[in-house]
Amino acid sequence: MGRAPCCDKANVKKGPWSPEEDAKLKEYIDKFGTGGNWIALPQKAGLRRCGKSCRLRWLNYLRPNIKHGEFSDEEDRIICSLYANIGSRWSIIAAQLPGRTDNDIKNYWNTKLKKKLMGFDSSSHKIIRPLNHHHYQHQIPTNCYNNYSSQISLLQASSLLISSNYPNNTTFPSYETNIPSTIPSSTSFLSAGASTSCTSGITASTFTGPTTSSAESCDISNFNFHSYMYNNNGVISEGEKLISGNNGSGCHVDEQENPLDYSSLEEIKDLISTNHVTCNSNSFLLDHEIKTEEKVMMYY
DNA sequence: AATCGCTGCAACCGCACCAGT
DNA sequence: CACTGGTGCGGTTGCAGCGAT
Repeated sequence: MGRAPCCDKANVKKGPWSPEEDAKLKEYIDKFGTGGNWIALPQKAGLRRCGKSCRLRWLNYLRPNIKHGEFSDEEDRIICSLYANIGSRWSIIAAQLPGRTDNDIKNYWNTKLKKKLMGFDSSSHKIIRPLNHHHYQHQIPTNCYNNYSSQISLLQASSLLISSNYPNNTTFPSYETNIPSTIPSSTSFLSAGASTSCTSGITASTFTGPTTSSAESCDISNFNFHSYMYNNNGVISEGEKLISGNNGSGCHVDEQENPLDYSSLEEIKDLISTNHVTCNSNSFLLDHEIKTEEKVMMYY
């Protein structure tokens, strides 16, 4: 027996909102607020809409101070850094970007930002059209696609983030220990993710779940590595660099000594895509969150 | 001008969580 | 403790618009 529907589907309008409906909803909420009950709201407001639909419309479109339009570089960096640290927890990410909604950020990530990160063909050294739009996703088993893309994105988001925050000669923390070495204290979000603390970095009032650091993500793939890019504008370029190491030690980045290693990136992609075929992404995330918690306990 | 394919965005769906009973 | 209803979230889909052919 399935769950009872939240509303009478037959008598509920679906699809795009008309200006009249928007006006009704806005007027009602302006006058009476949401009343803490979205299910009852549409009836009171005289709308033939599902409560969930009203809530979504309000939160994503009608709410005051909603910011539409282009994302700034700074917003890009915040999204990348948070994605690298906590994954696709859009509501948490949205909480860090005033005026942006989780849906907005999710769409932006899926349609634009991910392209910046994924649109890199390691074999040809050229930018290619990535498999990123929903219309293509049908061709790939969901599980496989999600694991592959999310992990690659995660790794490369880390790269983007690192490139934005660290000078070229920064020594990175070890993934084995997760203890940061020479991270400047001013690196806000990244240092939060690189830290072993589950409560640091992200504002406690907006983030209550455990974090998964970028280091953790790499560890997931049984592959210790750091990546670094020299282009500091948040754009993946031909100068992208991947530095890999397998001894868990800190890694010193040097432009002279670390030529672009495309094969390593390909290896990582392969490794990730094969490693997670049998691994549910949610369960592995949970597992690593637990491990993170454990590490925190050990560390303190 | 017509058609096709791609993109971006708004909205929907289903599930998990939580509080109340 | 189990059940139920409401809410929030992330993933997915539908579709209009646009550019290429």
